[in-house]
Amino acid sequence: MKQQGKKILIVDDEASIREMIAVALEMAGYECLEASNTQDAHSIIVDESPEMVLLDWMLPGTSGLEFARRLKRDDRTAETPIIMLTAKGEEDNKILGLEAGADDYITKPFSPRELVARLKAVLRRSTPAGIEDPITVEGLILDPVCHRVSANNAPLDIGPTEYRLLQFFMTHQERAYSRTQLLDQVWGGNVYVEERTVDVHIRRLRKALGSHHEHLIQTVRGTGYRFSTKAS
Amino acid sequence: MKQQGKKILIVDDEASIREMIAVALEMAGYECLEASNTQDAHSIIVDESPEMVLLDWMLPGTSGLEFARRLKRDDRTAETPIIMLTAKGEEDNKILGLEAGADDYITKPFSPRELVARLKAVLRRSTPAGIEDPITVEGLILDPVCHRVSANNAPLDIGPTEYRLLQFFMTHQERAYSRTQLLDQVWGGNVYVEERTVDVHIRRLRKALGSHHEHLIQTVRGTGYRFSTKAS
DNA sequence: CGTAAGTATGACAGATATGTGACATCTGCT
DNA sequence: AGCAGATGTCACATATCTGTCATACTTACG
Repeated sequence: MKQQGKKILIVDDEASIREMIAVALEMAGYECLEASNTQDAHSIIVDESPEMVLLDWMLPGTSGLEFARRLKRDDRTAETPIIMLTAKGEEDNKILGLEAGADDYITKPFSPRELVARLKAVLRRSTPAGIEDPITVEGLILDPVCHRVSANNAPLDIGPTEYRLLQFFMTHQERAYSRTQLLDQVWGGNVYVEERTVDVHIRRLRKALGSHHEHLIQTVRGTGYRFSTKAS
Repeated sequence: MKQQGKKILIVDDEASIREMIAVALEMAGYECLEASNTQDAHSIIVDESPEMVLLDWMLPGTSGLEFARRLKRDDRTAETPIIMLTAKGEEDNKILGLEAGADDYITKPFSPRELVARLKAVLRRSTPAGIEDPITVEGLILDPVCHRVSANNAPLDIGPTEYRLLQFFMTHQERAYSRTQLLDQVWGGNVYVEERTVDVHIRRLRKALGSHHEHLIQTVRGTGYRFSTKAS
């Protein structure tokens, strides 16, 4: 059986651009869906469940930015990765795009190769195979489904970033990671943030874990941090 | 010990711009090299092997684009990452730049922070860390992945320099090294440090290893030290 | 033996790395 | 507009590491 290409939805109001992208993706083995406005896009996403949405920044009516936010708020569509397409000069908005829930952004004009490369990268990151089971370490439970953390049956008050950080650590125990690696893995590759920011979030995470579990987050001096059940 | 800054070559025909960039990078801990034309740039790249080239798009004589292509064709220089500096309005050429082999591009004017951030991102991508396996000797385990040393399953408290020293010894067993060689290998070639300093760190390492394993570090009188399982 | 060169060791002050609290900004919500 | 939660940065406090000395040992050798 021929491998079923993954479905990619292209949302752009210019038909020529949609077509160009569609051709590039189809050559790379993907199946393309197209929408010229957010209404169509929304119903396609709900009906067809594409693996990914390529979303133009500028759209008539609801802007791409706003649409992305909306998608992330809706449970039915929140899991679908989004790559924002921004035109030149709008680049400063990339941060907005990422914070709105986009998983990556790409600036027009772009080469087909670049598009496909990023698309693959995002798909790779966001294909959660079996990451659905809760992880437990010394009474500390992280439940990816409920998106909650609890210690000894008591829910923990933990922020989004701390949650992702903890999830990363709990799924990559024992190994030491540099601040840079953590930024790549937890914050996402294309976010430019000071390395020391990691320290602050480590601190917040430790605080949230409380004296009972903070020892799990170990400092590896001169290198970074590590999640380990063994004493350091 | 201050980390040795990575060398960055700045290629731009305007001295003022080079200077501005150099200041920004040096504040971020990089060492800067400068060239105003592609000829100088080429010899610097070959001679100094900088970790990265910041290449202006517009250059007298050979254009930055052409130069980038040339670098990628030469085995000696093909591995060096390139960030293209393009002026506003030249952005449409981004595709050409990327296809010519540039690893990223940045549009002037840009903030120092943005430059440093992208530079780090590119360096990160292009410096893949090798995977290493743990080394075990008589119950002494050094695990590069966890960045941890343990003796008989008990973690050892060991400082960064001692760690590097031990790692070097465990990957180069049975052979005697002079203090100078150790300084080169463990401290990194171009540091100005007393030879006696090696003695002190050897001492610290032995202490950390404890009576159980300190015999592995042997003194070779008149020469230096050796890591060996055999008695001396 | 005695001496000189080679090493080991403990102490230190300066240099680095990390921990922490505070703050300005931004977003989403009311 | 106003509030509450999150985030990224700073500046300052701590903690830990590093390179050098001065001094005590060891060893080789006349």
